[in-house]
Amino acid sequence: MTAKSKDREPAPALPVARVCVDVPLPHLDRPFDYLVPAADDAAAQPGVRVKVRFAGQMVNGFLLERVESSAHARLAFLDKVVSPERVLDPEIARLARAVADRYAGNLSDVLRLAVPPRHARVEAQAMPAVPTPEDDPGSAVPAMVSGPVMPDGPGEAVDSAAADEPVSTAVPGAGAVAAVGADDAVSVDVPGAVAAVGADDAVSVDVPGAGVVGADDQVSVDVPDMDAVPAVGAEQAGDGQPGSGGAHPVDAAPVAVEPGRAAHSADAGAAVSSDASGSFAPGWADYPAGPAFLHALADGRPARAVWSALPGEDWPARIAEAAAATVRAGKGVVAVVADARDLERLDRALTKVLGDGRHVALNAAAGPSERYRRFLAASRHRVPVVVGTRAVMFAPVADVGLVVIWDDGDDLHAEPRAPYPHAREVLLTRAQLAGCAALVGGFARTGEGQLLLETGWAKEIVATRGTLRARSPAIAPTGDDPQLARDPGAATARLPSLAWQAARQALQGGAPVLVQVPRRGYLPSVACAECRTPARCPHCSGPLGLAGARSVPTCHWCGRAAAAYACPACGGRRLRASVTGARRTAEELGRAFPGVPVRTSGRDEILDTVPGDAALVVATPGAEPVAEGGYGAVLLLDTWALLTRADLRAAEETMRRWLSAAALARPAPAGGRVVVVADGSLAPVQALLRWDPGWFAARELAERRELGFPPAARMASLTGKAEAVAELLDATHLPPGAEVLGPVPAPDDQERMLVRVSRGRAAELARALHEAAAVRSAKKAALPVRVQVDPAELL
DNA sequence: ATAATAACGAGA
DNA sequence: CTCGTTATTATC
Repeated sequence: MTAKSKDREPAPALPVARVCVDVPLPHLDRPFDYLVPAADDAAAQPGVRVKVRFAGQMVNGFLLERVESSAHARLAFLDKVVSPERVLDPEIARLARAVADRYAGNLSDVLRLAVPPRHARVEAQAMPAVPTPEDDPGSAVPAMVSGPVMPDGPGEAVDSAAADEPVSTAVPGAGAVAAVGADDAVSVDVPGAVAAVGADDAVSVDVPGAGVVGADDQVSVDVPDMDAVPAVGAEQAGDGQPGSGGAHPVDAAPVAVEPGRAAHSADAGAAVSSDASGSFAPGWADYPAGPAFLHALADGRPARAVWSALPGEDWPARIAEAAAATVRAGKGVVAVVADARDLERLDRALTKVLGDGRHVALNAAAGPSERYRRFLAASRHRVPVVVGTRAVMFAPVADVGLVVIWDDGDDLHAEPRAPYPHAREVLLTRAQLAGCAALVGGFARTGEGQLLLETGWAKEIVATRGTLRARSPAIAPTGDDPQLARDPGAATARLPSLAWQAARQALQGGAPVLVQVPRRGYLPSVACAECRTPARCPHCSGPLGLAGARSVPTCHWCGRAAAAYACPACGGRRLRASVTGARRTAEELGRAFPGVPVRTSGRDEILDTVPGDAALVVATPGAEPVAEGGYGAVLLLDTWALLTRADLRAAEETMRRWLSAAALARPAPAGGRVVVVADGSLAPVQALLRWDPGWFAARELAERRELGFPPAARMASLTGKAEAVAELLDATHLPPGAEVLGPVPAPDDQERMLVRVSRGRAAELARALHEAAAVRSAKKAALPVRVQVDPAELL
């Protein structure tokens, strides 16, 4: 078996394999060449896992491509092909490289995120092990293929080989979106001839607007967040990046979301087809640009949209319809949601719209074998639609036609493992590279979403004011109202009277009431138990907080203890927590509304749905159950705890949580009300009252532009021991105009520095940081420094 | 981790 | 100048 190198013969054709080895060192972040033993010629296809001897030890790796020769003189043989399963799709290999570049990370790190660990038994069970000609990405046209599409279901699905036979003729590559189909040109007739990973130049030629996707051009690959595109009235187009300006898809690609009609000229009778798409997805007709978008998807055109969902919107159904339209065009879909609950809803909606076996849902909850099984179902092109939590952003599908992210403001979309990519950015990069459609949806809109609109990369899908009026609940603010203490019912439940009335009315009408309270321990501050005046520090007027149940109140700002606190308003000496956990709120509310069932949904126990009967539902943000028929009232409590957080995104996050909760209320005509306990003059409150996430996002983005914060600028954070961070910064060729901020103390005796550049310099910065990290890791003394581009936590 | 290679220094 | 030993550096 283990024949000596000398005894082995290299494969006759394309004897060199370029391999990405699984080592996390930045200076080794490039392909290494190995000889393919003749015996492994058939199995050693691009995308397979291999084992190689690297620096004296055996390491895993991915075979990226087969080539004729190597610049390197003496090559070692591949030790073995782990499995002929081609788990790394060429499209994903390109995407992973782009993501690594964007985030100053290693390809191997990204591949660890992109390809789940192998599970040999699953691989063997589910399929013939040897790749057949049908596996050629060029001829696998799964979406429209009739015949059995085998779900690798929970049971021991044994697939017949017949399931793989393509029934229809090869369509991909037709039309503008030829990025993936470009592989056809080098089809697998010649074993090993698939040069897809290196084939960038060939691809970029035919694809309108994809000229920007040149392989080694770092800057252009980073386009999806439009570093090279001028924001409206702001930064100028990519400094010194010839070719990226005019060739940008914004100019070239048909973004078919013109309100009320399909924008593409190829679209004869746009009005008619609009109606047609409206009829297969009537829900989208509530948005003027909706039918055109769906129509574009059904035509396989790369429309890109930022969608502000209407309150009460059945968003899983809308996404399912968009997916179905894309499948109708013979293309694949990748959709990412934040958590398991959202995934379950989307999963159900897709089953309803597409039927069984046309999609897989993937999340971390499934064990490794189930996860790999479903990954294989996608990878083997058994299903055209893959949905899941953030890991599926890298899921392979045949000829991807649409990527979707729902609620992109949710922090769960940020990957916590190096190089910390964000699902939205990954998916947009993917849409860019593949030339496919993209849908960024949510009740709220992020600064990033707004930027996509302002740069023209995507078009807006929003309802008219009229539709909004008909669908929105009645929303009113109420300050911390002085009447409070005099309202006997409210006082016990610390509800302002307006909130109390709204709840009572809804309950009397037999409708459920949602009460949103911040998570426990969020910012436990205290107030006077008598008059509710917030307890403030006698020295600096900062907010007092209670660390433990029976501890001394301590100032959040100056840290001084206030043992002998007396309320300046009423002289009271007793304090109480002014931010209470969901459970305690539930108990208090139960007392205020005797006889009404109270249910809680939070961290430990999350409810998916509640029946449409009178009940109080107390939930923490993100855990709000959907009520059958909608809530009669939604109360947003203790809002200052959200609004006063020091986080850069505090206001945006607050807005997102409010909109998500308020969206679960009935429309005003059906009696739905929302009461937000906050000052009506605050911008997020204003935006909520008018249900105008777009206005708020524009305002937020303008502010960040002014302050030089992301996404208006690009930031990177460097965390580690002071000397290590300094060393890294020293080795970095910072782009012109880069600002270095800090240091800020970080946990474990470390510190953190921030580097800021304009968006036009973002790619340059990432490259510089990666190179500097490579220099450091090459002379291995290096204490670790964590490099994060777009860090989730800023300030 | 380890193998190739550069650098170095002692002795002919 | 050569050989043997040790530091360095690249890792196919």
